[in-house]
Amino acid sequence: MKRTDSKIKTITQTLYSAGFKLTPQRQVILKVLLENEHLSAEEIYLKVKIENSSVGLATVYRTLDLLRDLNVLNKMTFQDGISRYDLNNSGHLHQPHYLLCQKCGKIDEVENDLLLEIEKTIEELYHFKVNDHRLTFQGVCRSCLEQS
Amino acid sequence: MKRTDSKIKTITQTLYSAGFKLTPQRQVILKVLLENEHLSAEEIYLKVKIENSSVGLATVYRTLDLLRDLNVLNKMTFQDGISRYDLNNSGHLHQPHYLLCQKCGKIDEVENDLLLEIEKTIEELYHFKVNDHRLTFQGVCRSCLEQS
DNA sequence: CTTGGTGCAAACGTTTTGCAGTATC
DNA sequence: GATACTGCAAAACGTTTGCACCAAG
Repeated sequence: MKRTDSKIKTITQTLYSAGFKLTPQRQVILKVLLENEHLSAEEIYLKVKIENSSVGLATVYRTLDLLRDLNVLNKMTFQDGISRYDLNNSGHLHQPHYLLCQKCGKIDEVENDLLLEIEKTIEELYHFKVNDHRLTFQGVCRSCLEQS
Repeated sequence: MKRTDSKIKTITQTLYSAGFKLTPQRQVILKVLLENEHLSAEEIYLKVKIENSSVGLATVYRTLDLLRDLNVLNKMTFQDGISRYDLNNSGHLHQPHYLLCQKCGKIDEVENDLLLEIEKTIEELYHFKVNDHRLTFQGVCRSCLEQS
């Protein structure tokens, strides 16, 4: 069994156990999400249309919302105001960090858990209970550096 | 001379040296920005209207854009997709980090430069030239913790 | 009188919602 | 046949833009 299949199965179970169905539309959307990272809703919609041209944009949004409610999906909004989506826990042990290239716009992910230390400091110093964090670096990526 | 006055003066000089004017509208917007942190455009607009009811929302946006071009203002977009604005370098030695309370929505700032270490790691490991970073913690703030 | 600046309203791009119709158990 | 679920179109939201008018050197 392929890794993708087992993920689909897990998500299907999550859906059904919450009283929802795995419709053909949701299947295609999940497929696109499994094959890609940090796509925007529009980008997901376009890729979905290639496989099933009758799917509406509203369905994409509703499915993304649903998956987010089920904690299957992560929604992120970067500085451009456009939200991007990723399936949760795609093999990450820790919350990934992001590298946004200011030249080409590419978004890379990085794993690094040095933040745990900082989190502890924050909790002690400010009495703020940390549930989650997000760290983004802006700069210039490797390939853009090499081109200049 | 009040601190606020000297800041206004600096910004005015920046404006004029770039060929722009300090109009009454821009003055009021700057006043609001000086007295508040991380407001949205709409919030700035409402506060501006209290002092000068004829200012338009478009002017607020245009002024914010202008100030950003002049590197006087910082624009940030959090997960809700709404941009928030802050005057730069309001006494911060280092880039501040944010504490977003998931209960009351309050945004607090925190200073901490432990990230420099992580930045160095990123640059070495991924050959990514870091220009800037943003770190946000989501959780529950002190007053919300005490209320429960 | 030329230039930058303004208010207003219309347009924009992303996201949400209302609704009538469809699919599934 | 009740209950999700869907596509479509319209609306909503924050933001930007076009335009005619205004203000200041």
